[in-house]
Amino acid sequence: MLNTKVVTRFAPSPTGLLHAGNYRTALFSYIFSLQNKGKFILRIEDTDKARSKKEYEDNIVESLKWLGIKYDEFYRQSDRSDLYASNLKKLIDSGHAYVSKEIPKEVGDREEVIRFKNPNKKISFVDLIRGKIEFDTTDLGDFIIARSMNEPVFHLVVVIDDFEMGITHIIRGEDHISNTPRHILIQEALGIPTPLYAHIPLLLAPDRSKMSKRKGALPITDYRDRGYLPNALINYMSFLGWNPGTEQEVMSFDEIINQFSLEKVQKAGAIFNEEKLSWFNKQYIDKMSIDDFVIAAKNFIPENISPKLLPLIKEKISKFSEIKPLFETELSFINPLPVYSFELLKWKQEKDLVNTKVYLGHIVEVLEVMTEFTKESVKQALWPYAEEKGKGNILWPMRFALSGKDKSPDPFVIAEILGKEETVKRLKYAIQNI
RNA sequence: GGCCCUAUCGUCUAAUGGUUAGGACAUCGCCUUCUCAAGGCGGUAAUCCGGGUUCGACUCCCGGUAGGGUCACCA
Repeated sequence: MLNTKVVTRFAPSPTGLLHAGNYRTALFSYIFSLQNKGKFILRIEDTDKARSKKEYEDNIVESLKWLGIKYDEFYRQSDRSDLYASNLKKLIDSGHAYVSKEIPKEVGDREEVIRFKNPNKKISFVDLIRGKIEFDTTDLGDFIIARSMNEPVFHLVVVIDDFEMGITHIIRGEDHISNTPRHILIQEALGIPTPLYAHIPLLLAPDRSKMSKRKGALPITDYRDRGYLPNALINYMSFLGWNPGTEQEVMSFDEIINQFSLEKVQKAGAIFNEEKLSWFNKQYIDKMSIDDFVIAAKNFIPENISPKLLPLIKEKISKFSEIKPLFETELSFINPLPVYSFELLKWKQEKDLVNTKVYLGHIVEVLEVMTEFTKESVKQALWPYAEEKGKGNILWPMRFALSGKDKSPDPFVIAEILGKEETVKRLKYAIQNI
């Protein structure tokens, strides 16, 4: 057994859009398999025919792809009915399960189901994260393992598949702890080995309850659509419930794989904090080249904008969804000049606009005779004057006249992007109205 | 309610018997700065409670308390 290759799996049911909690679990399994040069399997648990939908399965595949989580094998439980039926028959034949007459309680309930004959014994297993956990299965009763011979339910199929697929480490959410004794009971009845279990803590909603759509949890593809980088999300999710014990937090995926260990996984649940995710995302944006930034953000950057705006955008935002609002605020100078109060052209240390008008006049004189019009050349041409008169006295009114806003990039950058003609025009407009 | 799991700043966490209980996000202040952001520096802020064990407990044990999970013909 010591040389057995590690095999882990992610086994979601396609009954809804999965959130960060689900993918964090998948991520830990994936990291563990990579670290051990093992195999990672995606298994779609669609035994609930009524609730499973292809679109949800598609979303799972799409989400994993976006996150960069690659699986070596793919299975769908609805393709494996024969396997379950034969095992179910085996359990009935050996007396470990039986057909039970029922009184239907809800619409869709059968009059006959297959129940597992509970031996009512104590079960214990060693959880890789929590240590020894004990249960008395008497509390469980004879639980249902199939609605009919062709309709097995979760407890049965999960055990059969994990065995058939050679899963060595079942890394799943804490909400499955109390299912584990049932699974071990079935394994014993089938005469198959018990894999290793690691129950990782849940991701929590801000009120510390289980994450759910109702509690505002977002499908993972929403993070893509809101302009987060998959690497940043992976980095952040890795650090929810785990950390390497050093003070480094921004880590490449390779570093994470290298340093990950189940022993260092937290036992308590963690709240998903989007502010910190946002910070991680900014770290990753800062590290990107402009070219990579443009590629990654191409769906968020308006078409036909000046390439000169790109560095300004990149340094301002922490996620791509912040790009669009930028054009209403800091970058609004690229639009036609808004109506603004000319009183605002006055730097806070000035009494009135008398000096301001003189300053702006001088700026125009200097700029009008320039031939090369770049942010460097404009700055070079005006800087001595700004230092002589006071930088605020010169730069504030110039910047305000060019942008019509109290917040914007510096006036030299704006001048270059606007071009000489428009720059001079806006400055003259201010002068005329003082 | 039964069973199970858990408990360090608001949040994510470090410290596996000896630290002024460390870091990050957030927050507050200062610096830098024409503005905003970024950046730099600094501050506020935590061991759930009560008993043990020990020379010494965040750390080990017991008991409370609190929170969570689970008790489906869902997974």
